[in-house]
Amino acid sequence: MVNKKNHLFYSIGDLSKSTGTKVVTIRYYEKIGLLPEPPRTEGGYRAYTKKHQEILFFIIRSRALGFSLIEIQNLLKLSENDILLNQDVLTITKNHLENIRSKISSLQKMETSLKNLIKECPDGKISGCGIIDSLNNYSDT
Amino acid sequence: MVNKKNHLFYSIGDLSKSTGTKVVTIRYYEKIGLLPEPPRTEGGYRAYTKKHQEILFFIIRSRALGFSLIEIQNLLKLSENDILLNQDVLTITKNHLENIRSKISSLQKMETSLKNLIKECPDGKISGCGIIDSLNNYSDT
DNA sequence: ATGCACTCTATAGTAACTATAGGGTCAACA
DNA sequence: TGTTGACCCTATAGTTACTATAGAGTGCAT
Ligand SMILES: [Zn+2]
Ligand SMILES: [Zn+2]
Ligand SMILES: [Zn+2]
Ligand SMILES: [Zn+2]
Repeated sequence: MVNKKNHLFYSIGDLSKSTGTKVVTIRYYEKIGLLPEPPRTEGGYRAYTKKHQEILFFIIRSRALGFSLIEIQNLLKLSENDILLNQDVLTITKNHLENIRSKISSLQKMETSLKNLIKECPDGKISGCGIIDSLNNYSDT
Repeated sequence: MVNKKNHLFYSIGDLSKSTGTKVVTIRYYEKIGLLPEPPRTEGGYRAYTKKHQEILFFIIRSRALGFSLIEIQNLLKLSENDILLNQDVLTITKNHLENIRSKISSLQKMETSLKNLIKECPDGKISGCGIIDSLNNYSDT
């Protein structure tokens, strides 16, 4: 994609392919203000630059670490005024790590309970199901 | 709460208090067909029975194990025709356990990455932040 | 000139709730 | 008997991070 000034641009489809992000998702990121609005071609098509691609990669890497879109927005802002705000990046990251850890711990409790539940429902059992009994809190297993 | 036939009923507020479920959530469960519609008083108030309370407890226990509302709906159906469908309860539970396990494993990967990232951003660091650098994929740390 | 891939906007749906507005009900108390 | 206050009602919109769809326009190649 090339515009009238002979500069190189990416169409939304190009950006989608080069980053592995769906076209609709890219538009969604723009809509919520995460990805800056690109210039448009005469026909109204989005014309992205290398900078947009970099921001999108930043978003993708952050998502892979489980950051929410709001957290990512803050990280992006902080990454622009890089001095003085360093500490806030650390705070966001530490808080986020704590969230992840508490999710892990609650999922691990579920895992343990489910494992025990499954033991009480061996294959081929015909009458009263131990799983259902447990969910009903009938303690006659 | 007592109705005209002198039977004991629970108001939605009673049910809420006795189960720890918010009033709006109880109405929501009814709306999506998870909790059966209760009879109403003359004034149009919901009048719940012991049976409703039991179903709500079933839902609460299932939620604590991470089951989705759709899974719970299936478990509730299966718990009614208890014969022959036992196997399906087991399948639902096993599949659910696998989901939980894959969530745990992806969260653990995030945890590890975040821990490493935090190491590269010691408190008080002034210039370029290691976390932001990593998200930008600048491998000059 | 016509086809085809691509793009555009706007709207609604997903999961499991929560929040709000604008109103009715009911028991008790003066 | 009137009124207060706690409770209840419905309907609608908001939350998160997308995905899906409809209906229409763009741009390149044959
Ligand atoms: Zn977070
Ligand atoms: Zn069983
Ligand atoms: Zn599940
Ligand atoms: Zn840092």
